[in-house]
This record gives sequence, C-alpha cells and structure tokens, in this order.
Amino acid sequence: MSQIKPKKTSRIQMRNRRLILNAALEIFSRDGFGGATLDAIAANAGLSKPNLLYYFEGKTEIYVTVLSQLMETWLDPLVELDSTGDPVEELLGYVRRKLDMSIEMPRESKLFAGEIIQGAPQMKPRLQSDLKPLFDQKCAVIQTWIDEGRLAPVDPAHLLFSIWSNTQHYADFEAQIGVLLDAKNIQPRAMRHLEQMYRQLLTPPDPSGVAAPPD
Amino acid sequence: MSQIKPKKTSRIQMRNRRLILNAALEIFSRDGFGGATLDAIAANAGLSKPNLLYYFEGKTEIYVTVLSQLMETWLDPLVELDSTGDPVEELLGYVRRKLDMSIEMPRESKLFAGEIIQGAPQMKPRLQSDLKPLFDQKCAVIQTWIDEGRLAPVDPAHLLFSIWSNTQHYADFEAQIGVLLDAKNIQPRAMRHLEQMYRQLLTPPDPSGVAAPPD
DNA sequence: TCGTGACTTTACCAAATGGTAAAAATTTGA
DNA sequence: TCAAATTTTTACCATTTGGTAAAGTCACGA
Repeated sequence: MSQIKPKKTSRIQMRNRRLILNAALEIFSRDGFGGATLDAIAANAGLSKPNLLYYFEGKTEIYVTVLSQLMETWLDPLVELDSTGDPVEELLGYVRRKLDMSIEMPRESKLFAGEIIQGAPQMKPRLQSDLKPLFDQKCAVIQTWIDEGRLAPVDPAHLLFSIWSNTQHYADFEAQIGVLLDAKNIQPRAMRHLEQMYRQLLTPPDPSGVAAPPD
Repeated sequence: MSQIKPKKTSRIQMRNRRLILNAALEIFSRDGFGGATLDAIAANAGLSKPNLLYYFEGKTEIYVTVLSQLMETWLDPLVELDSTGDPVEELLGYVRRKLDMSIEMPRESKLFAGEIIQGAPQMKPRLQSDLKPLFDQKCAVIQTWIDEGRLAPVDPAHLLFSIWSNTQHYADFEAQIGVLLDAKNIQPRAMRHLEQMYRQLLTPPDPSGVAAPPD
C-alpha cells in the first residue's frame, strides 16, 4: 500500500510559486500569451528560467494556473449577488464591486479579456463548468425579481453582459481612456454614470398605489 | 530636379497587398501580435514569407497598416453622429451602427481591443491625433443637447465609453457568450436590451407643458 | 554535524522565427 | 518581340525561445 506522498509544500516553494505567478500575471497581461517569454517572467520574478521550470511544467501550465486562480476572484462579486436582498440595490452593489475590482485589478481584467478575445483556448472548459452554472443561477434570480415586480423587465443575460462590459472597460481600455480623459477622478464619475444608468433601467415602474415620497 | 516616381501601384500589387492585409487581420486578431507569425500570415494569404516581405518592411509594418486602415472604419459610426438630428434617435442610431459593426466585423473589434489592452503600443499616436479630436467634438455636441434640454443630463464621455463597451463586447467576448447562450438570435435581443437601456437613460424628463401622447 | 532531499545554477540544445541575398520567373511597355 | 522592371522562389542565416541534463548549493531533521 504505497502511500501518496503528502509532501507538504515548503516555505520556499510557497514563496517562489507566488513570485512566479505574480510575474506571470504581469507579463502575460502586458504581452499576451504569445508575446510573453519565460525569460521575461523569470526576470520579473527574480529567478532563473530553469528555476521557473522546476516549479511549473512549462509556459502553458503557468498561464493556465494564473488564469484558474484568477477565475475564482473574478466570479466572486457575482457570487455575492444575494437573492434575498433588494433587487435594485443588489444589482447596483454588484456593479460597484465589479467596477472596484476592475480598477484595482487591471492586470487580471486584461489577462482574462485577452484569453476570451482569442477564443478562450485554455479557459473554455472552466467557463462551462464554473461560469455557466453561476450565470444561469443568477439569471434565474433576476428573472424571479422581475416576475415579482420588484425589478423592471430586462433581459437578465444581456443585463449581466452589459454590467461586465461597462465595468471591465475601465481596466481593459485604460490606455484609450488615458488618452481621452486627463482627469484623475475617473472612478467616481464612472460609478456615478453607471449608477444613473442602471438605477433608471432597473427600477420597476411604480405598480400603482405606492405614493411618491414627499418632496 | 529629380522627380519623385509616381510609380502607380500595379494590379498585382493591389491584389497581394489586400491578400496580405486580410490574412494579417485574421491571424493577428486570432493570435495577438506576439502570437502571430509571418509564416502563418503568409500561409493564410497564399504567399511565401519572403514574398510578404517584398510588400511590407516587416511584421510590425503589416500590423500597423492593418490597424491604421481599421481605425478609419472604426470611427465612422461616430463621425456620422449628426448634431442636427434628434438627440435620442441620433444616439440610438449610433448604438445600432456600432452593434452592427461589431457583430459583422468581430476580427476588427478583437484586433483593436487587443492593441488597446496591451497599452496601445502602436496606436497611441493615432488615438491622440484621430480619436481624441473626434471624441471631444462629439462630447461637446452631446453636452449642447443636454444644455438645450433635449437630452437627459449624462456624462458625455462616460456615455460614449458605455456605448463602446456594450457594443464591442458582443464581438470581443463572443467566445464567452457562446458558452453562456445557445440562442442564435443574439443580435436582436442585444439590440433590444441596448435600446431599452439607452432610451430610458437619454430621454429627457418631460420639461412640463408637453402632454403625453394619448393612449 | 552531517546526510539527504529540496532547490538553483551552468551549460546546453533543437525548433521556430523574423528577416535577407540573389537567382529565377513573370509581367509590362515600347 | 524583347529588354527592363516587377514579382516570386530558393536557399539561407542569426537570434530568440521553450525546454533539458546534470552538476552544484542549500536547508533541515535526525
């Protein structure tokens, strides 16, 4: 009965893996998968190339590992969408979390966008297994809210697409935005715009009896 | 007085340049700049690699040429935004043109997105010289409409960002959308959703005297 | 403190890739 | 029709790149 080696990961291993994955995020998001080189990643991590390959099987494994870890974080704001909360506020909260995350983690957003743009050659299985069920579930929640009259009738799927694109745009296209706007206070204005847009879109038509709050 | 040779471009030259640029669009948008190879472009164009390099100085020149030609087409829908038309309908028309273009030209959208994501290393000058003035001008038009009370008060810049991201998303993230939605009639539903969203956002609050149309 | 296993470096390599030189083939204009 | 110009092919090359073998160095538990 040969036991599977537990082989606890050493401190060095932990540190170097993290160094490598962080460097890989930097390089892959900046240069794309094809444009990135192991030498660049190694240099950025402060390790030698053969040392990288002591920890990972190859370029593709590094790339997939970064993307896989990222996926969890990336889906988190949507996971938090609470079916028991107030529909409009829940969705606006989701927009806010998504925008915050995009602006605080532009590299992650760019890496993910790059992978999808090129047809998701590595992540398609995970989109199926991780994103799809979550997406369907949350679409159902939104549809329920609509059916209950607590949310304006919108297409749930396209609403989510719209939230994704609007928020991630501030990370993915920051080079373009930088050319077009000089202001540094982009985030609050972006958030104000998104809140205005989605509040109007999502607030259900006053069903009847409820009086408008006095001015 | 040595005259500069006019040297009209031959028919062969026209044909092969077009073949190359079309192949380059295909390959660059699929694999990114770094991932694309001259061999792949040559094969896709049906030419030999040295033959490519007879028509273009190198990989970068091909890439820049494709992007530059694309830029014109890409800005066209915005150019058509007519300051003398009805504000809401003009902007909805812009959304429609942008969505049509994204869905009909996904390769162009992806190529452009990829370049911007990676910091616009080649196109930053053209963003400054071509996009920026147009952007500023159209923002001013939108602001004028708002000042005249013919458009709801929105942030013009972020409105345009929003239109760009929403429409281009259907091209750039089509791999993801393909996983999440099976329906083939994506475009009409997308357009319906965008029309609903932007019509509500942009329609100005009834200033007062104007009666609602009779039911 | 010492041996063993974990980690790192040095020295490579084969394939891929961007690019070139020059000969060969083809087109064109007089 | 034929020479000049244009276009295409063949045969290369230097560099880069992902990856490996194997010799060293280091850390840690007994």
